[in-house]
Amino acid sequence: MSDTHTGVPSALEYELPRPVPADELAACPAGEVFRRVGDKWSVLLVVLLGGRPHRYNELHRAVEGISQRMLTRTLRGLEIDGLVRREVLPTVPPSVEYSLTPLGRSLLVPLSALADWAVRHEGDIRRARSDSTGR
Amino acid sequence: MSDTHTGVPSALEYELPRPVPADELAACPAGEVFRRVGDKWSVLLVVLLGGRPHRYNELHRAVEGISQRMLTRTLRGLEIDGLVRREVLPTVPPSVEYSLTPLGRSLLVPLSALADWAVRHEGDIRRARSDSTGR
DNA sequence: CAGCATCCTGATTGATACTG
DNA sequence: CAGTATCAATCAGGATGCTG
Repeated sequence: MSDTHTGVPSALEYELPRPVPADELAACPAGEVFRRVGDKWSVLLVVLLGGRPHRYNELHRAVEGISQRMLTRTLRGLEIDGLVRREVLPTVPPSVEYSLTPLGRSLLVPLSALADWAVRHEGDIRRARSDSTGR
Repeated sequence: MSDTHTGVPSALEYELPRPVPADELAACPAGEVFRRVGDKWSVLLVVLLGGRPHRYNELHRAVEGISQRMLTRTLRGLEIDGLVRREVLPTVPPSVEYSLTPLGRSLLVPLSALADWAVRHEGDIRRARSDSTGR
């Protein structure tokens, strides 16, 4: 890790963990992720599974508001992306347990930071909104 | 409340900055934010404006791929949420400069963390995807 | 230059019904 | 219990054309 990065002047009032690869972001890599983060269900499920593994209907009940279709779809997507692991338990009534993969757990970190920001600045946003409401 | 799950905080794997308020998240506060983050344009514009203030067509050129409609819409949304500031400069050909508000700049931090994660784990996701390609 | 209005398309989502 | 299948509605988003 070289210390001296690009000659970016310290014109930033807030410090950025990284210069933020705007190009990269525009390209695609982060785009995919932000897509996932975009839909409420994915984030919610990751967070939920971050606490504990859940079974299908357990998730259905926990979220309550999501349709089976979306629950399945979202879980599939997360599974495909390697964020969630799906394990079928050999019980008489079939049970399926969903859990976070290490990759999924690692996502939980920046996700938490964002969620934290959201909670912390919820008031600011609402105020800003009502300030220009009804126009 | 401390870490209530698996007893031993296995910091060996991944540590969570916060237990992540699943309830809060499900409620709405964060939901709004994740909505914003969801659409690629918002994030991209925030990142772009995070580097420097830009004028309308400047953004249009920078992003290049966004339609005027979406550019305007997204900027409006960000402005309403108090993340972006719109300043009309009294020039002969009207110029409008968009910049990040302090709130917007603060969002840049967790956003960068997420973008960083995305870039870092891009390969993992791609691998996971091609591994279970639904061909 | 900056921005709005209109039309149109495809992806996303929800409700419902059915199955192993 | 854990899904899949289908239909209809919604909506993000793009293209185009027109103002101040």
